[in-house]
Amino acid sequence: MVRADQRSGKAPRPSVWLEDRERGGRRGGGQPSGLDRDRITEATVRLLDAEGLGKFSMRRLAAELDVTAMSVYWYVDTKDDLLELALDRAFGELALPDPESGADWRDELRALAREYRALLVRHSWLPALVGRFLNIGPHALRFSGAVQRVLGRTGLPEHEVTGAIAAVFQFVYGHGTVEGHFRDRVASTGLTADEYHHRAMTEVLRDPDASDVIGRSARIMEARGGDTVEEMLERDFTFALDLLIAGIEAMVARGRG
Amino acid sequence: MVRADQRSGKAPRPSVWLEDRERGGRRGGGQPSGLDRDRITEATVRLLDAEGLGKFSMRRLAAELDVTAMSVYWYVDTKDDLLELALDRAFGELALPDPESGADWRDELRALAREYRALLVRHSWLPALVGRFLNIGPHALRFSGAVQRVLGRTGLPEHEVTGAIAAVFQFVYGHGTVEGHFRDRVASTGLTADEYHHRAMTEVLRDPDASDVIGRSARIMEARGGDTVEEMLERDFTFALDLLIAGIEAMVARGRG
DNA sequence: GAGGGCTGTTCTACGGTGTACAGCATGACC
DNA sequence: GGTCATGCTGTACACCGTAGAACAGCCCTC
Repeated sequence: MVRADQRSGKAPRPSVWLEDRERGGRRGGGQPSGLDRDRITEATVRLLDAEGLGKFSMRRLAAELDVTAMSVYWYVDTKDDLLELALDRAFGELALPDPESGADWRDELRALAREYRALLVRHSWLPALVGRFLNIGPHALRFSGAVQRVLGRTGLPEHEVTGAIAAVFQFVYGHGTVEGHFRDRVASTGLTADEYHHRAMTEVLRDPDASDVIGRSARIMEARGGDTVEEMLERDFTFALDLLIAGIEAMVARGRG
Repeated sequence: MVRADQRSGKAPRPSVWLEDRERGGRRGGGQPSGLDRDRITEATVRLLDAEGLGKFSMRRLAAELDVTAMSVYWYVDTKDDLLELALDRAFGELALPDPESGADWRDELRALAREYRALLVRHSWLPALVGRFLNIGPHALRFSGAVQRVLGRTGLPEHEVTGAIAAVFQFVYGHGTVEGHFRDRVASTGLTADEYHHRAMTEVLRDPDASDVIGRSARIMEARGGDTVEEMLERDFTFALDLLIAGIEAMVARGRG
């Protein structure tokens, strides 16, 4: 494995993904610890899930692996690189549709969107990393490929497919981001989602400028007839997905018309 | 102003927005420095724009204000509170439509979406904060109000409006996030956007798993006939917005049908 | 005009962070 | 058996957010 300190000068640091991944078998080493990239990345994801991005540190990770802080740096150049690995590992959890299935693109799109949303909510540190890194690891690329294949079957001309992808998955990203964030907050207070939501509402209400916004929200909540917050999130997501699919269909029809 | 240390015990820390904002005039002080929340927040935004969220620190900010690090803490309880203030200040830059205008909702929606996108790209530290905080400052609420009013004129039943808002503005958020991130990266390398894009592509290409994804992308790029990256971003955004509007119209029609 | 109290500032210090660098044990090779 | 790369440890540096105490200056009351 090519180490950072062995690389020439200040040349642009290659992406984590381009490093020599061959290990060539163990040929030395002091106190063996059974470390490797996979174990490290796995522990990273586990810690991120348990304690969040804010509390994650190299020292904390090293403790988890029963190792000195600097040991990890043998396998990973920087903390950011490690986070990039963790990011891609999470994308590896996504269930992708069979490329040959030939099912209706609507169903597969819905499934992919739900998978992605669930992933973002499950790993609520993920949105921050998606925003921070380029996200071009192998699993992320496989995901992109699957998305492209599904959207490619809509009937949209190819040059419009990327726009449609953006519309759908940037929406899912945004939704998953705030939903995950909301759930974290809820969990950290020990309240139920509804209690928390109620409190946040009444807090905001004290701002006189906010009254119309909240009045509207309150009306909407009422019109929904006592939905829980969970149900509200779910319905909004479903509705938005339907809206997006309807939008794609409309654009396809427009192209034909 | 009620200070943190004057508050009772460990009671849940109230949001920044609920603090007493009255100053009651200057009634003492050692070496006066002319500090106040507004000057602090302004400097924060300026520093964030110039050096990014990662390099922003209380010490750096204090230096900018010609003051000790701890001075700032008289006006702000924590760094997070300060970031929340900066976040809302940025939302204050958004130009909102006249509530009485009665223009076509499509035009106003497009305008709002473009405003928001530009804001996210202009302040590329913003997406991270949007994801991190609840974003219920006065400016953010005014923005929400404007969005609600515009979407309220689509003809969608009220309980569907929130879903539509989510679809549109979570998309804009996602798009703005990656676009801002992309532009930052480009700026930090000193390359043009196209050069950078080309490099990233060829780098990814070295991953054999990626070939189909990239092949597809390359085909799409070619089909667009030599667009610059800038044009591509612009077209995708415009197309997605049209798609979303078409989707809303379709859902309205579906409701009537 | 003297004194007390509040306000805004500074100084110091603590426990954390990412990571550079040097050293050292170990096993594989010639 | 010597050499050498490998994998790990220990130490150290510069920086971070912020708690706490000290203190300077102004206002208010007497």
